[in-house]
Amino acid sequence: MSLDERKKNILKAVVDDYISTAEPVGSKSLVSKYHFNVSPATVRNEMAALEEQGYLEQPHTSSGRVPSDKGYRAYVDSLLKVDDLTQAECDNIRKIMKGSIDELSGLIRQASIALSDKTGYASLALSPKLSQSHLKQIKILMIEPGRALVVVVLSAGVVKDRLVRVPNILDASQLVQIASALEEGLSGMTLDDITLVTVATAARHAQLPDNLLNQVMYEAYVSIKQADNLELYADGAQNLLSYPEFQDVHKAKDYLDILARDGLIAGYLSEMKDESEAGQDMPELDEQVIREAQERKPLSYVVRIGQEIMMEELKDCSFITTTYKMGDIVAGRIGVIGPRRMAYGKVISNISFVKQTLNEQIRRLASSEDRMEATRQ
Amino acid sequence: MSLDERKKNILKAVVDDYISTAEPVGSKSLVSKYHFNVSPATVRNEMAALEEQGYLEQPHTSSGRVPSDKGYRAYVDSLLKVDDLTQAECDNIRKIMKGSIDELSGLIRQASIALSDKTGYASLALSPKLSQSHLKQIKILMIEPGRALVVVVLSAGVVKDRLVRVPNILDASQLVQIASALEEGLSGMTLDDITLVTVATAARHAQLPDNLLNQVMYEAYVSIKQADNLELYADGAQNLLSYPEFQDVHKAKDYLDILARDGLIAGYLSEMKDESEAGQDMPELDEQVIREAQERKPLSYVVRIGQEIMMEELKDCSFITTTYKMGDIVAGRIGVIGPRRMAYGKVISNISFVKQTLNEQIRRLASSEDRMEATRQ
DNA sequence: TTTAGCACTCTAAACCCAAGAGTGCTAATC
DNA sequence: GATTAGCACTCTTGGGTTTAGAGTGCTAAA
Repeated sequence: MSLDERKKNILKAVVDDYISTAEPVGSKSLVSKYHFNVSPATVRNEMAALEEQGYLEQPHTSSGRVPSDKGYRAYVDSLLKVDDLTQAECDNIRKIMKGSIDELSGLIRQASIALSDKTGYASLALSPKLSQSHLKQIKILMIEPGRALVVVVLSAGVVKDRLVRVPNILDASQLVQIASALEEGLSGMTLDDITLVTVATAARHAQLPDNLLNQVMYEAYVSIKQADNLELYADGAQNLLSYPEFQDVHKAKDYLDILARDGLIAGYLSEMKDESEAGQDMPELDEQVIREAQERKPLSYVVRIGQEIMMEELKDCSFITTTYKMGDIVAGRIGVIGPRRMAYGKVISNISFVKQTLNEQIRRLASSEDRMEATRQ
Repeated sequence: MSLDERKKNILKAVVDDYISTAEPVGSKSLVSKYHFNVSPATVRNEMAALEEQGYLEQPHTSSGRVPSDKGYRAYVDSLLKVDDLTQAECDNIRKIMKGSIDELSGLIRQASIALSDKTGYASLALSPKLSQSHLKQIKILMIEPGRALVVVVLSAGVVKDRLVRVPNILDASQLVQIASALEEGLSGMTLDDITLVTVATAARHAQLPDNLLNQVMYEAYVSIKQADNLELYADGAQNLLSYPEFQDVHKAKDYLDILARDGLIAGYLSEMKDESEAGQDMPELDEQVIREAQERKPLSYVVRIGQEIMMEELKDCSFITTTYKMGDIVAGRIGVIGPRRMAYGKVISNISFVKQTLNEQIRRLASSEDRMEATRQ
């Protein structure tokens, strides 16, 4: 089950052609467009063999061939040559992403916009997972009697806040007292490790009657936990309606409906294994293809093709994602979703550059933070 | 150019029928479905007259009739009977909107979701316009050297905040000093009245060297101004793809593209005149129709039909919006956008109830606030 | 192993046709 | 004078047929 050089060339040509035309590709047009030095009949035989091995499919008996999931997989893993972006393209992306320089969610938002803009497909971006960040500060600011603002500062330099109700009789200084007790007892812990019990224990040092403490303590707990809520940014979902695979409105609607379910997509993204998986899960690929894939520099992105996405409504789509970092830990994911016959090379080079730019910006955002951390250790 | 009783009945029947079937309606099917006591021929004559007067249109010479913008307009203004929601429907909406009780943007978000859910169309909701609210408090919280959180509290009980950079050498107490100077100088002013000059004047009382002050002062100014940023929430845009008028994918894409332009839509919504306009702008409507419209209880919603929306891409849509209040002032808008042949009655009753529920929730949210205001005056 | 040749398949577009729903008009009727 | 039955006419829609064209698989020769 191995692919010789000619089969590879043919497979690549078929995928390239189908990506650009969306029409099943036949042997004759293939030789004329890509000037192979063989006759259509030979190509025909090779294509029949590729179909036999599962790389190509025939929509109906007497039509040209179309790549299968497996065909795209081989294309992406070993046939595709990813070019770097031109200087102009890089500058353009940097320009789009230059906007809100002071806020993390703004950066992520812009990364998503840049991706959908530059690729012409749909983009997704997930806010960072903060469950492993540790709490650095917690402040409670009196807004008016009965209402307060809980501000949670995390190690990654992220600040979250939330408006809460507190007992009317508490005054500002009591709130400050509670906040310092909580900060004292909780700072340094990761969000995951903070529980209602640890919060309660910390709060007890505030030396206030339980009945006053309880409500504030609970609200603080919720505020802390809520700091880890995942947010999903999506842009350009409607872009895919331009492509022939979505000419059927019902299909388009199913697809849009799925993408509108933020929670579902956020969950899917957040549960993806990280990039090391690329190249695995494909026992049927021949050894040479795998070896070649491994010889390249390690992939920094994950590609899911068609059925690999495991969602019926997206079976005609492909999905390319990568991660971004905060400090040294993988924080969140950005990605592009497009038709299965998407321009993989273009998307990969764009997503790689956006990832890189986003990482830089996050580093800069947290730079004062980093300096502090460095001096402390 | 007046409509007698029979013409009205026929017009209403045509609109009702077209709304439910999306098929041009003919004289014969009309008499059989709505048992008029006249023959199809008579109805035919009346329909010809209605077409003559511009209430109906014929897609092609030998087909049934379809309502024109003017036809829908007359239907909405004087023929439509809006029923209240059933108890169950009310309960259901309340349930959807019960979620985030502590935060304004959450309430608005949920109102939008409730609307698209209940109507099956697309919904829009605009965050409140706060330019007439006055500033009550401004706090600056030190996060770490060089970074601070500016918290702005407005009269309406709204709290906004923003992370900013400040000179590294400023310590927490200096920031507090600046904040109190600003609060002293600015509280009670409306957002609209606050300018860079007023902020600078206020800041000068902080008794700190100008070079330190300037950056903080500027960031505070931006934070205050930014509190008035309009946010748009939209849900269910893809719902419209279910309807036959959007079977053409290109049309669907144009429509989705427009809705994806948040800024455009937010601008459009925020510039709408308030509800008093309903019933105007229709010089061609006969006097009786107008008189009847005026006899009803004043409309609390605005309907824009087809071309009235003034956006080419939405010419096959209609738009129903209403406002919600914070305290006594009109604050923002919520609305539903659907096909021109939308179920106007159903949408109006739903939007009215959502408006009412939202107003109640906002009142409750600000209740502690209100109490304070009341005692002060 | 490659390829020319050929019969075969299948789609998509073009075309025609008939059915059906609806219209407008006229003349008869209430 | 308003209503309606009757009728000829229009236009869309759906089904069926036909044809051109692109592509295939197979065989036999190079």
